[in-house]
Amino acid sequence: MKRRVTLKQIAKELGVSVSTVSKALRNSKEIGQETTEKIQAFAKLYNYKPNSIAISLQNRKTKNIGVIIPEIVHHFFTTVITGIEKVANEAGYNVIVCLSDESFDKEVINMETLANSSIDGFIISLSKDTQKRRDFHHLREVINQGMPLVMFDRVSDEIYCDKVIVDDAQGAYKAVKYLLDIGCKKIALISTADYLSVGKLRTMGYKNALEDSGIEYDENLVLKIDDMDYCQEPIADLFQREKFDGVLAVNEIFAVTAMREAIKTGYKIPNDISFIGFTDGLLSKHFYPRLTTVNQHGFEMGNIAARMLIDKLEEIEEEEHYRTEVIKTTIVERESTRPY
Amino acid sequence: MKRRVTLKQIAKELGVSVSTVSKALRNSKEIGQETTEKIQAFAKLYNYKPNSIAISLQNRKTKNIGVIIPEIVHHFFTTVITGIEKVANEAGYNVIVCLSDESFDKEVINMETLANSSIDGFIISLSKDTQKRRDFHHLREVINQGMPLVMFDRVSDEIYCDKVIVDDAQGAYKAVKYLLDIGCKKIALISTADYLSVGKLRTMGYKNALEDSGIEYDENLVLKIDDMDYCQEPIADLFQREKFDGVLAVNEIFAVTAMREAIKTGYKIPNDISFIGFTDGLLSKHFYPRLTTVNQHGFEMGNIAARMLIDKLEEIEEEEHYRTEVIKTTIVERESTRPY
DNA sequence: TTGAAAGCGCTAACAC
DNA sequence: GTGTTAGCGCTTTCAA
Repeated sequence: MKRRVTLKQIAKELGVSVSTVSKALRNSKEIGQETTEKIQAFAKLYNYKPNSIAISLQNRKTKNIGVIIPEIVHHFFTTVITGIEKVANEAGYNVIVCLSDESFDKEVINMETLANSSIDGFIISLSKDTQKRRDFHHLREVINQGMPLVMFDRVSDEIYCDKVIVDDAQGAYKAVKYLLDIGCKKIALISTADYLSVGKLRTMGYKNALEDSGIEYDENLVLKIDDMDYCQEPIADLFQREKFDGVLAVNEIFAVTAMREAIKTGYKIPNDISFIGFTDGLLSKHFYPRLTTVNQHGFEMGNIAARMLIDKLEEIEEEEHYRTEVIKTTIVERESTRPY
Repeated sequence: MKRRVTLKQIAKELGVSVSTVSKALRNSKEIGQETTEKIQAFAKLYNYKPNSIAISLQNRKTKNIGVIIPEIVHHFFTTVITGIEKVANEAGYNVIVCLSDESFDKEVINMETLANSSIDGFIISLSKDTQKRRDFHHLREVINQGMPLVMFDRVSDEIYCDKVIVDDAQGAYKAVKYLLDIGCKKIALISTADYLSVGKLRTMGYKNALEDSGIEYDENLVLKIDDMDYCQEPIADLFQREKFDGVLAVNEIFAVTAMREAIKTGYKIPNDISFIGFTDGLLSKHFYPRLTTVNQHGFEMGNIAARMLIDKLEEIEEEEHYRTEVIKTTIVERESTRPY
């Protein structure tokens, strides 16, 4: 086992000073050609690699980006991370991922740890817990310290920073319109609790679309589910209780669970009933029938979020100027709405 | 925007020396109580947080763990990451995730960047490309430099280090036995290319189980698919070509694609034909019918991998002693093999 | 053309 | 008890 060589060691071996080595390795024209060559050859031989910690300390930049998300076992978030990684790596940044596990406390702890000079900036999507409490002091704090922060998807109006979101309301609106267009008359909505920004916005889109089409909003057709792991029962119950011929679900799990109930109930999809879900993940692509979805373009979101952050870090974008980028959702048509 | 305070600033403000502040903040009994209190109060007021970069430089530890995986949009890998995060965070480590994107070159680049003092140790699962080329010089290099490395799932015999794997062969063996037990007579295998350690091992398990049960291995019932995104055609073809009443698939996508073909062909699942897949992800849990799977316990794998690495880092485990932990797969029975 | 010295923020051995 | 000094690995004046 050979330890990494340092500038100092090279300098000693070669009988020159540390600063000479440092300069030579970076091709400074201050240093004579002969010396430069000698030093570079030696460095190569011993496989010299600059210590990035020392460099970070020196110029107070880490070239690390901190990403805090609620969970990673979730197709949408992983596509966003993939998008962040791509842009970040291309710009020479590493990505440190922390999971808040939907908990406010963990979110705060993660932010604090990372903020202590582990990273240059944050990309974050709020935990459910944080959205419920509406306590954003930890975000304010890092912003105050001059650390750039970009929020995506689960954002808050109360914080001024760059944001990337999808047009959740519009997306839901388009989905409902689409269902109406293909002939649905009664459309159910399976959503999450309202304190989640996305749940609320999508519900709004649903309502607006109905209204604009002169259809009365019927509370009985709307389900608000809090716990993802416990959705089958309320959904089955909905099918017992009501008759409808279209379903909009705010995620693919709800959508697929509903399709299962529909099939069990004896409906033919999409002939008797059509389905659209948010989150264009594996389930949507592979379920039978495949699910028509509102694609949130997670990869692009990640790209943009990373781009925004890096622009701030490298001062391409001025500090006090905040943008909110809204990504257009698109509908991916599949078997759950289109005869196949 | 207020910059973070440093020890130096506190020292200056309070008219004491830096080392006094440093000691006082860490409750050294060398420092008088009065001074200590004064300093701590001041630090608290100005929200002093030690600069972790400086500390890293000082003790040549970063408290970061580097994780390199082929992709993140993959249920198995995300569960492993979740497992790693948990153990790592509890031990005060951050996790830096890098994606190799199944490419050898990216894997090498990622390793090199991280190895330049960004992290204390690696957890890695090899890219397909690396397994195909059998070029492991980058792994050897970091090990040589004294950086601990733990491999999981996609490992190589040629490298000496700690490893966490599942009993892939055994898992496949058990799955086939299970299918035979519930009455299957002809079992097809849908696998990946053989250069992937897991594909090979699972195929081996399949063969052994048949052999031990006195059933002849029939090449025509075995599919080797290289490209995940292009599996429907060969699978459909298999259903055209052959008759069988059981299927073992090495991942849930293949399994689910096969179920779709079976249903289209008019089979009833599980009455006419039964299915088992590896990877116990969302698809398995939510498909209709739900898929019986060989669970690889990704979360536990992550836990163990992180534990192993940290034990090495904190010298709880001696340097030159390498373990290979084999995790037992378990079969999760669901609707695809059991009448419901 | 080269090198000495200071400094990034912190810790620790050793003086006072 | 408190301070001085050196040093982690590197960059960057500034002097020689």
